[in-house]
Amino acid sequence: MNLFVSNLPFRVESNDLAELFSPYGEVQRAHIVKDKETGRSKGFGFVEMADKATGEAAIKGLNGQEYQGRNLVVNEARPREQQSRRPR
DNA sequence: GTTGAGCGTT
Repeated sequence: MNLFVSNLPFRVESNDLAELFSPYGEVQRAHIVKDKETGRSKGFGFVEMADKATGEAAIKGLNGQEYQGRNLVVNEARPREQQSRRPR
């Protein structure tokens, strides 16, 4: 399950997200979006959980919770335009 | 030595 994490402190990294979401479920991928010019953290990222249950658990567990002095915002990420095509 | 609404690349 793709999770959109926002309102993150600029000091947070992808591994920090993994550490945060790990206890709530298996973190398949943690990715922080950084500036392409300076390389600084944009303050938001994405966390891919193993299942929908773990994703919801992480949302309920981390969304609205304070981390590094900032309130975390965790929601389901929107599907990208060029994501793998899924059969119907 | 900076800042603060948002949806991303292997």
